[in-house]
Amino acid sequence: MSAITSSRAEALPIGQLSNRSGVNIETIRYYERVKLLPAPPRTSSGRRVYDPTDLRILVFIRRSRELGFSLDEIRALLRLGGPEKASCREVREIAAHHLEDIRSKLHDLKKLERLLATTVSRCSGRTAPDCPVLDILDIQRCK
Amino acid sequence: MSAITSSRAEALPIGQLSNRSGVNIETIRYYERVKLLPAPPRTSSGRRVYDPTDLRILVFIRRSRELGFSLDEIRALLRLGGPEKASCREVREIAAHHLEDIRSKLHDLKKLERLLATTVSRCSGRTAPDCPVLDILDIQRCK
DNA sequence: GTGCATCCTGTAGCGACTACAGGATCAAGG
DNA sequence: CCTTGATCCTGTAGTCGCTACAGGATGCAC
Repeated sequence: MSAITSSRAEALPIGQLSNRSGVNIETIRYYERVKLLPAPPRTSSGRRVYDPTDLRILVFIRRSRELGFSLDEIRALLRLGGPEKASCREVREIAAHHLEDIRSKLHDLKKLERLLATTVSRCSGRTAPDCPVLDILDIQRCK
Repeated sequence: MSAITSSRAEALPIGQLSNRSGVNIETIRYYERVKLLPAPPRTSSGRRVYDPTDLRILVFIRRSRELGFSLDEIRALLRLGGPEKASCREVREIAAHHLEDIRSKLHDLKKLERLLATTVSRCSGRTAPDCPVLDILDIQRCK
């Protein structure tokens, strides 16, 4: 709290950064290793020192991951949102492409859900003469 | 085609097994390593020799994978479908549990799809004052 | 000064493959 | 008989996105 050591009032050690961002410490170091996060300055003893900008970036990364973006996509988004003030169009392209991926996964999962749901429901679990689950997988009868 | 060497008319080398099952050769060897597939007998020179039962098992595995079962789940299903003639109930339990996983993934993906879709649609991609995609991720404006 | 929390590096593990390298064997044609 | 090319073998390492150690060095409070 000393007003004298004012030069960097908002410095964060990695544990603080982890708490506030909701990203695991090991994961933060991993992000640094794979160059998703810039390597921060260090104290004389070698500890990482972060600032609020790092926190914002990390939260951005976390949210992007929750939305299912890959680290590569996030790297691209970070570049686009960065100082080179790239075009909104490119951001939109990445997001739209990702949306298509999601939709196709959604489609597959739905088909799968229907198939499994009807099959499981046909399976009484008791004394059925044959098991519909193994049946759709075509291997052999239960019991 | 000789009727004399009749003892094993339906023997398959790994390449044939791969072709007919639609499972990559390397993956077949991997399945053997992780004990999903029994280790087959070998020729005198060490080449694997499969039979039609292996083909059926492999097709079963492939279909199960397409339905999103993990290798562990498949291992369990194979045990249940095996010679110990286990209960249909257990099969149903595995499948039902897997169905719940699918449904929760489905739910998450749907939410995500809605969020991304509306966001992307709000992004003209041209001269928008700020980019809604980066906006929901809350980092900074485009352009 | 003593303990405990926090931090460091480096390595290995997960799941489910895939991709080599570097060599052996097979079957067919000349 | 010999060569060619396809197929096969083992073993290791890479992929993605972390996570989990081991084994040690600091920092800070009492």
